[in-house]
Amino acid sequence: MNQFEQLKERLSEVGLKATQQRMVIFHSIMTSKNHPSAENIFEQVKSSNPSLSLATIYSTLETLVDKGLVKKVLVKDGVMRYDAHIGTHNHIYCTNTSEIIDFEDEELNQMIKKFLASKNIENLNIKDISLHIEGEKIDKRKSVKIN
Amino acid sequence: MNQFEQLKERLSEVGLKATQQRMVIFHSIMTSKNHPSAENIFEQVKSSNPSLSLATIYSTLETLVDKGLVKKVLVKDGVMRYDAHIGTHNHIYCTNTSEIIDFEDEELNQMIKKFLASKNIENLNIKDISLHIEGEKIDKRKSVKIN
DNA sequence: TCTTAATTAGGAATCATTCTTATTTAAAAA
DNA sequence: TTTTTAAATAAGAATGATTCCTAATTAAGA
Repeated sequence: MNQFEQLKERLSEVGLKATQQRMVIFHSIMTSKNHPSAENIFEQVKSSNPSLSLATIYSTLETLVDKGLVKKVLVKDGVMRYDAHIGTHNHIYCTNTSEIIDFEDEELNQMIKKFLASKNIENLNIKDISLHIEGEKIDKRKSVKIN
Repeated sequence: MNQFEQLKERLSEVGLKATQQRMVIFHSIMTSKNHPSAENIFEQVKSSNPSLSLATIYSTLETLVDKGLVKKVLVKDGVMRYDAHIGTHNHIYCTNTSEIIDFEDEELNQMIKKFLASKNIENLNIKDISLHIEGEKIDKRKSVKIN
Protein backbone atom coordinates (compact mmCIF):
# COMPACT_ATOMS: atom_id res chain seq x y z
CA MET A 1 0.00 0.00 0.00
CA ASN A 2 1.52 3.29 -1.07
CA GLN A 3 1.48 6.53 0.84
CA PHE A 4 -1.55 7.78 -1.04
CA GLU A 5 -3.52 4.65 -0.14
CA GLN A 6 -2.43 4.92 3.47
CA LEU A 7 -3.71 8.47 3.76
CA LYS A 8 -6.96 7.41 2.17
CA GLU A 9 -7.30 4.57 4.62
CA ARG A 10 -6.61 6.70 7.66
CA LEU A 11 -9.33 9.12 6.59
CA SER A 12 -11.80 6.33 5.90
CA GLU A 13 -11.06 4.69 9.23
CA VAL A 14 -12.42 7.70 11.06
CA GLY A 15 -15.40 8.01 8.76
CA LEU A 16 -14.19 10.83 6.53
CA LYS A 17 -14.47 11.01 2.77
CA ALA A 18 -11.03 10.77 1.27
CA THR A 19 -11.14 13.98 -0.70
CA GLN A 20 -8.21 15.34 -2.63
CA GLN A 21 -8.09 18.39 -0.37
CA ARG A 22 -7.98 16.41 2.83
CA MET A 23 -5.23 14.20 1.56
CA VAL A 24 -3.15 17.12 0.40
CA ILE A 25 -3.61 18.98 3.69
CA PHE A 26 -3.04 15.96 5.89
CA HIS A 27 0.03 15.05 3.89
CA SER A 28 1.36 18.57 4.20
CA ILE A 29 1.08 18.51 7.99
CA MET A 30 2.65 15.08 8.20
CA THR A 31 5.66 16.03 6.16
CA SER A 32 6.09 19.53 7.55
CA LYS A 33 9.14 19.89 9.73
CA ASN A 34 7.96 22.73 11.90
CA HIS A 35 4.38 22.39 13.13
CA PRO A 36 2.69 24.51 10.47
CA SER A 37 -0.03 27.11 10.84
CA ALA A 38 -3.06 27.16 8.52
CA GLU A 39 -1.34 29.87 6.51
CA ASN A 40 1.87 27.81 6.28
CA ILE A 41 -0.08 24.86 4.93
CA PHE A 42 -1.86 27.10 2.45
CA GLU A 43 1.43 28.47 1.15
CA GLN A 44 2.93 25.03 0.93
CA VAL A 45 0.04 23.55 -0.95
CA LYS A 46 -1.35 26.23 -3.21
CA SER A 47 1.09 26.05 -6.09
CA SER A 48 0.16 22.43 -6.78
CA ASN A 49 -3.49 22.97 -5.80
CA PRO A 50 -4.42 26.45 -6.95
CA SER A 51 -8.12 26.07 -6.33
CA LEU A 52 -7.77 24.92 -2.74
CA SER A 53 -9.02 27.69 -0.50
CA LEU A 54 -7.86 28.87 2.89
CA ALA A 55 -11.36 28.29 4.25
CA THR A 56 -11.02 24.64 3.29
CA ILE A 57 -7.74 24.46 5.14
CA TYR A 58 -9.36 25.78 8.29
CA SER A 59 -12.37 23.53 8.06
CA THR A 60 -10.24 20.51 7.23
CA LEU A 61 -7.97 21.22 10.17
CA GLU A 62 -10.96 21.37 12.46
CA THR A 63 -12.24 18.09 11.08
CA LEU A 64 -8.88 16.37 11.43
CA VAL A 65 -8.52 17.60 15.00
CA ASP A 66 -12.05 16.45 15.84
CA LYS A 67 -11.29 13.01 14.48
CA GLY A 68 -8.02 12.84 16.37
CA LEU A 69 -5.77 12.65 13.32
CA VAL A 70 -4.08 15.92 14.11
CA LYS A 71 -3.41 17.89 17.28
CA LYS A 72 -3.42 21.60 17.89
CA VAL A 73 -0.21 23.04 19.18
CA LEU A 74 -0.42 26.09 21.39
CA VAL A 75 1.80 29.10 20.95
CA LYS A 76 1.92 32.49 22.58
CA ASP A 77 1.79 34.55 19.43
CA GLY A 78 -1.86 33.98 18.65
CA VAL A 79 -1.59 31.71 15.63
CA MET A 80 -2.66 28.11 15.98
CA ARG A 81 -0.29 25.44 14.75
CA TYR A 82 -0.84 21.80 13.95
CA ASP A 83 0.90 18.52 14.52
CA ALA A 84 0.27 15.20 12.80
CA HIS A 85 2.23 13.44 15.48
CA ILE A 86 -0.56 12.20 17.71
CA GLY A 87 1.16 10.26 20.47
CA THR A 88 2.15 11.77 23.79
CA HIS A 89 5.19 13.92 23.30
CA ASN A 90 6.65 17.20 24.40
CA HIS A 91 7.59 20.45 22.75
CA ILE A 92 10.40 22.91 22.94
CA TYR A 93 9.41 26.45 21.96
CA CYS A 94 12.09 28.78 20.73
CA THR A 95 10.82 32.23 21.55
CA ASN A 96 13.29 33.92 19.23
CA THR A 97 12.74 31.78 16.15
CA SER A 98 9.12 30.59 16.60
CA GLU A 99 10.30 27.06 16.11
CA ILE A 100 8.53 24.23 17.83
CA ILE A 101 10.77 21.24 18.27
CA ASP A 102 9.50 17.80 19.14
CA PHE A 103 10.99 16.35 22.25
CA GLU A 104 10.24 12.69 22.49
CA ASP A 105 11.30 10.80 25.54
CA GLU A 106 9.39 7.77 26.60
CA GLU A 107 11.21 7.66 29.92
CA LEU A 108 10.07 11.20 30.69
CA ASN A 109 6.49 10.44 29.64
CA GLN A 110 6.38 7.41 31.87
CA MET A 111 7.91 9.24 34.78
CA ILE A 112 5.33 12.02 34.58
CA LYS A 113 2.47 9.63 34.04
CA LYS A 114 3.50 7.57 37.02
CA PHE A 115 3.88 10.65 39.18
CA LEU A 116 0.43 11.92 38.26
CA ALA A 117 -1.13 8.53 38.84
CA SER A 118 0.26 8.64 42.37
CA LYS A 119 -1.35 12.04 42.90
CA ASN A 120 -4.96 11.03 42.50
CA ILE A 121 -6.50 13.87 40.55
CA GLU A 122 -10.21 13.83 41.35
CA ASN A 123 -13.04 14.74 38.98
CA LEU A 124 -10.84 14.94 35.89
CA ASN A 125 -10.69 12.61 32.94
CA ILE A 126 -7.17 13.23 31.62
CA LYS A 127 -6.89 13.29 27.84
CA ASP A 128 -3.41 14.55 27.21
CA ILE A 129 -0.25 15.42 29.05
CA SER A 130 2.59 17.42 27.61
CA LEU A 131 5.60 19.24 28.82
CA HIS A 132 6.29 22.68 27.39
CA ILE A 133 9.84 23.84 27.45
CA GLU A 134 10.28 27.45 26.48
CA GLY A 135 13.56 29.08 25.74
CA GLU A 136 15.77 31.05 23.43
CA LYS A 137 17.94 29.51 20.83
CA ILE A 138 21.47 30.57 21.57
CA ASP A 139 22.79 30.33 18.02
CA LYS A 140 19.94 30.83 15.59
CA ARG A 141 21.85 29.22 12.76
CA LYS A 142 22.27 25.95 14.61
CA SER A 143 19.57 23.59 15.71
CA VAL A 144 18.64 22.59 19.23
CA LYS A 145 19.99 19.17 20.06
CA ILE A 146 18.97 16.82 22.81
CA ASN A 147 21.42 14.19 24.01
CA MET B 1 3.37 48.66 53.48
CA ASN B 2 -0.16 48.18 52.23
CA GLN B 3 -1.21 46.33 49.12
CA PHE B 4 -1.39 49.53 47.11
CA GLU B 5 2.17 50.44 48.03
CA GLN B 6 3.34 46.95 47.22
CA LEU B 7 1.90 47.08 43.73
CA LYS B 8 3.47 50.47 43.23
CA GLU B 9 6.81 49.13 44.31
CA ARG B 10 6.68 46.09 42.07
CA LEU B 11 5.99 48.32 39.09
CA SER B 12 8.77 50.74 40.01
CA GLU B 13 11.22 47.90 40.50
CA VAL B 14 10.96 46.98 36.84
CA GLY B 15 11.12 50.60 35.73
CA LEU B 16 7.44 51.21 35.07
CA LYS B 17 5.47 54.27 36.08
CA ALA B 18 2.98 53.29 38.74
CA THR B 19 -0.11 54.50 36.94
CA GLN B 20 -3.61 53.99 38.25
CA GLN B 21 -4.45 51.83 35.26
CA ARG B 22 -1.50 49.51 35.70
CA MET B 23 -2.22 49.04 39.35
CA VAL B 24 -5.85 48.29 38.76
CA ILE B 25 -5.08 45.82 35.97
CA PHE B 26 -2.22 44.12 37.79
CA HIS B 27 -4.36 43.85 40.90
CA SER B 28 -7.21 42.37 38.91
CA ILE B 29 -5.00 39.62 37.49
CA MET B 30 -3.48 38.87 40.86
CA THR B 31 -6.81 38.44 42.56
CA SER B 32 -8.59 36.68 39.71
CA LYS B 33 -9.29 33.04 40.38
CA ASN B 34 -9.35 31.76 36.86
CA HIS B 35 -6.55 33.13 34.66
CA PRO B 36 -8.45 35.98 33.05
CA SER B 37 -8.50 37.12 29.44
CA ALA B 38 -8.13 40.80 28.50
CA GLU B 39 -11.90 40.97 28.15
CA ASN B 40 -12.41 39.38 31.58
CA ILE B 41 -10.16 41.98 33.15
CA PHE B 42 -11.98 44.75 31.33
CA GLU B 43 -15.33 43.53 32.62
CA GLN B 44 -14.01 43.17 36.11
CA VAL B 45 -12.49 46.61 36.23
CA LYS B 46 -14.70 48.91 34.23
CA SER B 47 -17.43 49.63 36.76
CA SER B 48 -14.93 51.17 39.15
CA ASN B 49 -12.80 52.63 36.34
CA PRO B 50 -15.20 53.67 33.60
CA SER B 51 -12.64 55.56 31.55
CA LEU B 52 -10.15 52.70 31.36
CA SER B 53 -10.09 51.43 27.81
CA LEU B 54 -9.68 47.95 26.42
CA ALA B 55 -6.71 49.15 24.38
CA THR B 56 -5.01 50.11 27.64
CA ILE B 57 -5.65 46.66 29.01
CA TYR B 58 -3.98 45.08 26.03
CA SER B 59 -1.00 47.40 26.08
CA THR B 60 -0.62 47.06 29.83
CA LEU B 61 -0.74 43.29 29.59
CA GLU B 62 1.97 43.37 26.98
CA THR B 63 4.07 45.62 29.19
CA LEU B 64 3.58 43.46 32.27
CA VAL B 65 4.51 40.33 30.31
CA ASP B 66 7.60 42.03 28.88
CA LYS B 67 8.71 43.01 32.35
CA GLY B 68 8.06 39.54 33.69
CA LEU B 69 5.36 40.50 36.16
CA VAL B 70 2.73 38.45 34.39
CA LYS B 71 2.79 35.35 32.21
CA LYS B 72 0.71 34.45 29.22
CA VAL B 73 -1.27 31.26 29.51
CA LEU B 74 -1.91 29.26 26.39
CA VAL B 75 -5.31 27.96 25.45
CA LYS B 76 -6.70 26.24 22.41
CA ASP B 77 -9.69 28.49 21.89
CA GLY B 78 -7.80 31.47 20.54
CA VAL B 79 -8.11 33.89 23.45
CA MET B 80 -4.99 34.68 25.42
CA ARG B 81 -5.18 34.45 29.18
CA TYR B 82 -2.92 35.83 31.88
CA ASP B 83 -1.42 34.71 35.12
CA ALA B 84 0.16 36.81 37.85
CA HIS B 85 1.70 33.73 39.35
CA ILE B 86 5.20 33.92 37.96
CA GLY B 87 7.00 30.95 39.46
CA THR B 88 7.29 27.59 37.76
CA HIS B 89 4.00 25.81 37.98
CA ASN B 90 1.71 23.62 35.94
CA HIS B 91 -1.77 23.91 34.57
CA ILE B 92 -4.76 21.67 34.23
CA TYR B 93 -7.04 22.61 31.33
CA CYS B 94 -10.64 21.55 31.48
CA THR B 95 -11.75 21.31 27.89
CA ASN B 96 -15.42 21.29 28.79
CA THR B 97 -15.43 24.25 31.17
CA SER B 98 -12.51 26.36 29.88
CA GLU B 99 -11.12 26.43 33.39
CA ILE B 100 -7.41 26.61 33.92
CA ILE B 101 -6.43 25.21 37.27
CA ASP B 102 -3.06 25.79 38.87
CA PHE B 103 -1.23 22.65 39.73
CA GLU B 104 1.65 23.37 42.01
CA ASP B 105 3.96 20.61 42.96
CA GLU B 106 7.51 21.37 43.86
CA GLU B 107 8.42 17.70 43.82
CA LEU B 108 7.19 17.40 40.24
CA ASN B 109 9.02 20.57 39.19
CA GLN B 110 12.25 19.31 40.68
CA MET B 111 11.85 15.90 39.15
CA ILE B 112 11.36 17.36 35.67
CA LYS B 113 14.12 19.89 36.09
CA LYS B 114 16.52 17.22 37.21
CA PHE B 115 15.56 14.97 34.34
CA LEU B 116 16.08 17.73 31.79
CA ALA B 117 19.41 18.70 33.32
CA SER B 118 20.55 15.12 32.78
CA LYS B 119 19.53 15.34 29.12
CA ASN B 120 21.89 18.09 28.05
CA ILE B 121 19.81 20.20 25.68
CA GLU B 122 22.25 21.99 23.42
CA ASN B 123 21.89 25.49 21.99
CA LEU B 124 18.85 26.40 24.11
CA ASN B 125 18.63 28.81 27.00
CA ILE B 126 15.63 27.46 28.91
CA LYS B 127 13.33 30.13 30.31
CA ASP B 128 10.32 28.22 31.50
CA ILE B 129 9.08 24.70 31.93
CA SER B 130 5.49 23.74 32.47
CA LEU B 131 3.39 20.67 32.34
CA HIS B 132 0.03 20.91 30.58
CA ILE B 133 -2.58 18.45 31.66
CA GLU B 134 -5.65 18.48 29.51
CA GLY B 135 -8.88 16.75 30.36
CA GLU B 136 -12.59 16.88 30.88
CA LYS B 137 -14.18 17.66 34.16
CA ILE B 138 -16.34 14.70 35.07
CA ASP B 139 -18.84 16.58 37.22
CA LYS B 140 -18.98 20.20 36.10
CA ARG B 141 -20.51 21.31 39.37
CA LYS B 142 -17.61 20.06 41.42
CA SER B 143 -14.05 21.22 41.32
CA VAL B 144 -10.99 19.26 40.33
CA LYS B 145 -9.04 18.17 43.37
CA ILE B 146 -5.47 17.02 43.64
CA ASN B 147 -4.41 14.88 46.58
C1' DT C 1 5.38 73.95 40.51
C1' DC C 2 7.18 72.97 35.99
C1' DT C 3 8.66 70.07 32.41
C1' DT C 4 8.75 66.25 29.69
C1' DA C 5 8.74 61.71 28.26
C1' DA C 6 5.72 58.09 29.04
C1' DT C 7 1.07 56.66 29.13
C1' DT C 8 -3.73 56.48 27.99
C1' DA C 9 -8.50 56.80 25.55
C1' DG C 10 -10.96 55.85 21.93
C1' DG C 11 -11.71 54.76 17.54
C1' DA C 12 -9.85 52.80 13.30
C1' DA C 13 -7.29 49.09 11.29
C1' DT C 14 -5.53 44.46 11.08
C1' DC C 15 -5.37 39.71 10.94
C1' DA C 16 -6.57 35.01 12.13
C1' DT C 17 -10.45 32.45 11.97
C1' DT C 18 -15.34 31.30 11.04
C1' DC C 19 -19.52 31.65 8.45
C1' DT C 20 -22.51 31.51 4.33
C1' DT C 21 -24.15 29.70 0.20
C1' DA C 22 -23.92 28.09 -4.40
C1' DT C 23 -21.33 24.55 -6.65
C1' DT C 24 -18.86 20.26 -6.79
C1' DT C 25 -17.74 15.57 -5.55
C1' DA C 26 -16.94 10.94 -3.14
C1' DA C 27 -18.93 6.98 -2.58
C1' DA C 28 -23.08 4.26 -1.78
C1' DA C 29 -26.97 2.42 -4.39
C1' DA C 30 -29.07 0.91 -8.47
C1' DT D 1 -21.14 1.78 -14.95
C1' DT D 2 -24.36 5.35 -14.03
C1' DT D 3 -27.20 7.66 -10.76
C1' DT D 4 -28.14 9.69 -6.50
C1' DT D 5 -27.33 12.32 -2.59
C1' DA D 6 -25.32 13.79 1.51
C1' DA D 7 -21.06 15.71 2.43
C1' DA D 8 -17.41 18.76 1.16
C1' DT D 9 -15.48 22.79 -1.09
C1' DA D 10 -14.51 27.70 -3.03
C1' DA D 11 -14.74 32.22 -2.45
C1' DG D 12 -15.93 36.04 -0.38
C1' DA D 13 -18.21 38.22 3.59
C1' DA D 14 -18.41 38.50 8.55
C1' DT D 15 -16.56 38.14 13.13
C1' DG D 16 -13.84 38.91 17.01
C1' DA D 17 -9.51 39.35 19.34
C1' DT D 18 -5.77 42.18 19.20
C1' DT D 19 -2.94 46.05 17.57
C1' DC D 20 -2.29 50.59 15.79
C1' DC D 21 -2.74 55.61 15.67
C1' DT D 22 -2.83 60.11 17.56
C1' DA D 23 -4.30 63.73 20.45
C1' DA D 24 -4.84 64.47 25.30
C1' DT D 25 -3.34 63.31 29.94
C1' DT D 26 -0.25 62.26 33.69
C1' DA D 27 3.63 60.43 36.81
C1' DA D 28 7.60 61.71 38.59
C1' DG D 29 12.00 63.98 38.36
C1' DA D 30 14.05 68.81 38.12
